[in-house]
Amino acid sequence: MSPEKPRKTPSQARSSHTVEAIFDAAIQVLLDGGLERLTTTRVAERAGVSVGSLYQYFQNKQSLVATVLERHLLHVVGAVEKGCALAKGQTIDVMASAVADCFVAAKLDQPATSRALYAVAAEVGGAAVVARLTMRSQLALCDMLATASDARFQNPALIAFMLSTAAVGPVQALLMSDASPEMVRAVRQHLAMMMTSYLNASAIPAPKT
Amino acid sequence: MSPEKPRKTPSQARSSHTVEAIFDAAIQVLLDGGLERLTTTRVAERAGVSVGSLYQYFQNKQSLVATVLERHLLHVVGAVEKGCALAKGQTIDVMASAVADCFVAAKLDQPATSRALYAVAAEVGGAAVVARLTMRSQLALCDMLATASDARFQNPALIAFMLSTAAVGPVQALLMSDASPEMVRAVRQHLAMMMTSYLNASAIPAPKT
DNA sequence: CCACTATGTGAATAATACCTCAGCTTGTGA
DNA sequence: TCACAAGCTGAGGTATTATTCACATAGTGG
Repeated sequence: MSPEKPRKTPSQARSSHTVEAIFDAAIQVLLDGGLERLTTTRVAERAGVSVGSLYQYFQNKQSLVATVLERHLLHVVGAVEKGCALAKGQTIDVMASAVADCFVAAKLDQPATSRALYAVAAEVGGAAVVARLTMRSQLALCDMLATASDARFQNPALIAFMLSTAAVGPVQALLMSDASPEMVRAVRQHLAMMMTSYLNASAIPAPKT
Repeated sequence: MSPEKPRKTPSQARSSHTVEAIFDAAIQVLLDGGLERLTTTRVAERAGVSVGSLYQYFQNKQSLVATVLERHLLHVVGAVEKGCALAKGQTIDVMASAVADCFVAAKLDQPATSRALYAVAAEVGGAAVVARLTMRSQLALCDMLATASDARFQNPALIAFMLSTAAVGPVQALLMSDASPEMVRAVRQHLAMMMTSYLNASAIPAPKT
């Protein structure tokens, strides 16, 4: 389910601050209790506003949660799209590294948010949001792959699917295990290696050398 | 949190049937409402037993859910361990295919269960179970890698981490999108390809040719 | 057939949730 | 300054929930 239109769009500075506080509070509440312990009252309390205020900007609890999730995923997808755009026309080795780097960077950029929203993405309402934005990532990847200077692909859509889905597992595991910076670096490097070798293995030899 | 010891261990055939029915019902309830709509009453109703019976075998709702999750993950980990054992001493190409195949097979073997438990794995209680069993998979992978006939690895633990975590994304995406059999075959093949090329890329040249 | 245990039942309880609404406070434009 | 709009409040209505317990039924060993 897509996040329904907000009940009311803030027009004064005060209310913008309120919704921002609600977003932050939702993340915090998710972090220490998971989705099961997230209640509208708790979020409002943590945000320092009343429940009524919360319901002025979100139709219901699900809408709030879906909106928070969408916000974060837009951040990640944006990073991927940007990275893809920059790597257009480059070699597949460059592309692989670019994708791995910008994905890891975008996720680890807001580690708390990423961790908190993991459970939300799995819920009924969240799955649709994830599906929609994942598709956008794959389109960007597909576009990029088509411009590779040293290879063509028989089934770019499938390759884009593999790249985007294979990246989430390692990164999620990193987030959950509270990994050391060295571990993060190592995984980032190996993810790039994995994508590079995969692209090379699945490329049709070469149109131009 | 690990699934606490059952409040009472069934000793008669009748009660074994009851707990089995409860497990199945929990999956069904999860499938059409997600974790948020899973209530003990609903599970009991669907299982055709009373709530009291449910609480005779599970300390509480969390314990029930964690147990269901653990059951499924044990199935998957078992398949991975079996596949790893069989591929010991083989080439890394064989190993990569074996891992990809047995993982995909184990997950798609019980697609409904896999889909249903996705949300559970993300919850606070589930994460610990996932972490524990994921570790077991990685140990099995590590063991197997050490016996490769045509390669050595500098950091087998990291490689095992990458293999096991990178596999979950594509498979999860398949499950969620209700994919066609052709898509399943294609992903299975590409996952094998990805792992093969990754292993080759990260292997130390070769001890014996 | 009998005592005893295992198993099953479901109404009752106490806690907690989502969400609304009537009224209050703050900002704004003339 | 004043009237109106925007924003905020939080107690409470209505609905669910997890869990218990006093009692009923089914199996079992003797």
